[in-house]
Amino acid sequence: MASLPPTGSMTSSRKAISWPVGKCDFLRCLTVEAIEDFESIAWSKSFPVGTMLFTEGQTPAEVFILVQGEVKLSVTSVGGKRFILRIAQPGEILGLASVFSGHSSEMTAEALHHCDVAHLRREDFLGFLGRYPPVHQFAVRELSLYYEQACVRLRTMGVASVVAAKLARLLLEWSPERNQRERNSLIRMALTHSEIGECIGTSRETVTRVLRKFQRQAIVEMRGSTLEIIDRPALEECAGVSGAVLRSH
Amino acid sequence: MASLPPTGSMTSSRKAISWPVGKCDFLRCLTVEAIEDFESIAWSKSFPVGTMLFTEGQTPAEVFILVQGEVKLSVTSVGGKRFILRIAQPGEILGLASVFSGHSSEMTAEALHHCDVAHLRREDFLGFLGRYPPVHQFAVRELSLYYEQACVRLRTMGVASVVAAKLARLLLEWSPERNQRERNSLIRMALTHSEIGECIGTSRETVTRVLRKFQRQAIVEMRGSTLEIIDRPALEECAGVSGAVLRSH
DNA sequence: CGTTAAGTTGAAGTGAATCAAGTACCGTGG
DNA sequence: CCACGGTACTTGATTCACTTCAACTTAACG
Repeated sequence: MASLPPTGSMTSSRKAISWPVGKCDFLRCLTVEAIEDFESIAWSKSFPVGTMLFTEGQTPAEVFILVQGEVKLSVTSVGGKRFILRIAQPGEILGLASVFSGHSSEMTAEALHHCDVAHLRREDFLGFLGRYPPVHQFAVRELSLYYEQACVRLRTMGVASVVAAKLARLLLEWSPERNQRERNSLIRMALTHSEIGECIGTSRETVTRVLRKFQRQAIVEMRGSTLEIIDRPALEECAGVSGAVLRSH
Repeated sequence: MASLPPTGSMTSSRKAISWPVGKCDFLRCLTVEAIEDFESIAWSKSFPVGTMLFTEGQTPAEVFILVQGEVKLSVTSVGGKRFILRIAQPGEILGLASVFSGHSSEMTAEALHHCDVAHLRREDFLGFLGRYPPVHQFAVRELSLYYEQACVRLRTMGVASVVAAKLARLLLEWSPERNQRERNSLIRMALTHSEIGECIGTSRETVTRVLRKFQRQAIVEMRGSTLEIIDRPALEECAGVSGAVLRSH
């Protein structure tokens, strides 16, 4: 794994950007030739925890490719109330919709951990996509996945009337794909209760109460910052709108 | 304006598909050459009110381009509860995300009025897009707009705690772009109160109550199936947003 | 080791769902 | 022409889930 440029955090460097390709699907889909081309137009950058990569309102003519770390994508209303749209994972392209639509992204991106990103200007990225059709195809596919995920979130927010159902859906969404068939699955909770509340539009206290209830019902178990799903069928029952489980205290 | 094929509703015809291009942005962006190509791979179809173009669960290997009429895109949960994602307008490409992602669309499309559509197989559409880069660009741009709209809807569902705010945002979203600067603007309500409720995840009765409240406060006026926004600033006040976000698209 | 942020729990108030009982408005057929 | 049935809309009463406020415990961190 190549090290990051020695310029330190919050600084840019044009040359020598050999990122750790590991978990980044975007970099993985590039040919050697494409990588070289990409490195000539992209900057490497590191952000410490809590940094805003971009905020809503500003018109970012840039694209960020998340190489390492997680980024919280959220929107804010005038009342200061925040809503978390998605937690971007390594490999995701931040500002992708803006690249294609030409609009400003109208969301805020905040580093959840220390993050390594590649960033480049919108026109450069579009030109790059034009030169490598497979990469363009990858980007379009990514966009369609973001859209589909947004629809799933919308379904959760719209169909689930009670908070327990929304939270259950969120946990199921977060539980790793590969563990779906197993009875238990671990979730690393990078978010605070307050932030979980902002994912499903509820208050900090209610998140606590519902999580406690799930724990008392032996549906989940919480140890430190990890949450284990003990009884997946019961959680799926909660996620549905049957209400039978929800009514029992 | 060319007439529709004489085969009648609910039937397909391969030849002579000269659609009314009028309100359909997709057809408008095609060159004469592209139109000819398109007509060789697409079918014309008409659907009466209430027809399901496709339902969730089934894997549609097809794409629909909405030429005329409106289509209700919704998802359903196990409890029979429905949530309306979007009302597709003429020019929209139904199943676009599935085309690019390869997944099944997981939503239901129902004709709100009598609809004219062009439909074609996924592979044929992808091939067509490959032959006409400007059209491909148009399609990708459309997808990014759908994504941005989904994010706006998510924001509405997430940050607005009270129903009045959600409904206010929905009405502002529906009010025509060209009337934004005018004080009043008319909205043709194609949906029942029950369906409006399904757009914002609330009950039929509550929609009635909130609309009545808006009317009593002289914010809106309802005459038959049209709704007029009398006091836009007040409605934006209810929405709890400057309105700048809703204007974007 | 003290300060701050995060989590927990109880009590009170409220907005909306639900249930119930209407009214208004169609298109249909007698 | 009006009775008819169906659907949409309206309104009130009750119940309940969640928010809010407040006090408190626990964990994190320099």
